Amino acid sequence: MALRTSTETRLLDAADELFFTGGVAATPVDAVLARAGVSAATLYRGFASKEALLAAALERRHRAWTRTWDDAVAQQTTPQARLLAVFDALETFRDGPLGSRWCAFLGTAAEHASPPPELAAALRLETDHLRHRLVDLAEEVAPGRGEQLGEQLLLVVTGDLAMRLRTPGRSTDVARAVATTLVRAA
Amino acid sequence: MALRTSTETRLLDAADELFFTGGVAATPVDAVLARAGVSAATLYRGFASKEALLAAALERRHRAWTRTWDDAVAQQTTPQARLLAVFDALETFRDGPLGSRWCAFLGTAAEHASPPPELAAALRLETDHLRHRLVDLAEEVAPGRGEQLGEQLLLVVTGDLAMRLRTPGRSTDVARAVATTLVRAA
DNA sequence: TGATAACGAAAACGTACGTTTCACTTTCGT
DNA sequence: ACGAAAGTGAAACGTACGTTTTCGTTATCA
Repeated sequence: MALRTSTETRLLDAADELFFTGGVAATPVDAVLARAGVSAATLYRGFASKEALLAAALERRHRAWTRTWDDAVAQQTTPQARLLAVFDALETFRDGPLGSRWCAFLGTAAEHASPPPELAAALRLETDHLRHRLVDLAEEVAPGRGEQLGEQLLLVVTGDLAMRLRTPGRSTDVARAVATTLVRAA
Repeated sequence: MALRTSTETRLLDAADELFFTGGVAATPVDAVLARAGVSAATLYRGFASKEALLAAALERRHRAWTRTWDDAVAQQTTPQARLLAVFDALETFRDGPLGSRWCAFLGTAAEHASPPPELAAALRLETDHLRHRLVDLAEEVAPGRGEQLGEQLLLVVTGDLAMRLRTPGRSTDVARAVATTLVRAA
């Protein structure tokens, strides 16, 4: 009744890559199966549906992103550098094994006008996590203005992600410059 | 071989509303037909395919947005106000008859990993138009730095649009504040 | 090694969707 | 008023997709 860790990993790898570069609706389950080298029977023994597989891929992504971000923050010493480390993490994550076309969570939100509760929860979790951590880091930079500065940086980060739809392959330089100006002004 | 203007309008209205709030792939052609009060035979006499209907809806949207933006700019007198008028236009457009969930062009880009040429052209046109106009307006504010400031504002505008996926129903206040800081720093 | 659980291959099912066709009716210009 | 153009309604087609089922095969571990 359970999946072997290797097959589960292969399934999540395939789902992640295909869903978040080609779009969920545009990716047939068969494509995921072919890429994972797994039979349909096995997939549906481990996951209730395509949507459940998507939710699992999102959760794994959330954990991986959190780790990447934590590491990037930990490498910095000053409050400013720790705040701006989001952009380091953004690039590291983009070039890593889970680097997708833009943002898996925004992409999922874009595909579902009113997402099923399982997905809605994952999306809310990701946004809240992003916002909460940015506000905390911003509070260290500009005490009393953390809320405001953090919300601004959330917009910048989101903007950088969405800009990948306009000009693929871009760097985070513009976002970094904007963030630096905002930090300096606060 | 041609469509009456009233039926074409009804089709484009329905397509616009349903495609850009529910997603293109998630919206069956039948839903568009039902909303428009038009038969399938009529739709396919006027448009080659669902995708062609989407392209037509995007083109009409581009024209409407351009008009809205032009009007908002024309209402301002100082270079700074004319540059920041994008956000007035963003709100006006959002509350207007073509106000969608976030951005029709980004949404279409998100749904197609490698869009058919007809769509790719529309998306490139929209981005280029946005960038080019922002750079021009920014050049009036900060001569010699228009390219840089315009690109930054493009990120802010895109971020504001994408943030609608995270927290629906938000205002442009944060984006406006970020933009103001950027203008002041330039 | 042998029992148990996981997996593969392939077929089948039901359904939803984009698109076409056909026979008939309405609208519009002259 | 009349003929052409445009629209309707419903049915049908082909296909693609998510999911289930069956059965024979392989891996895992006590």
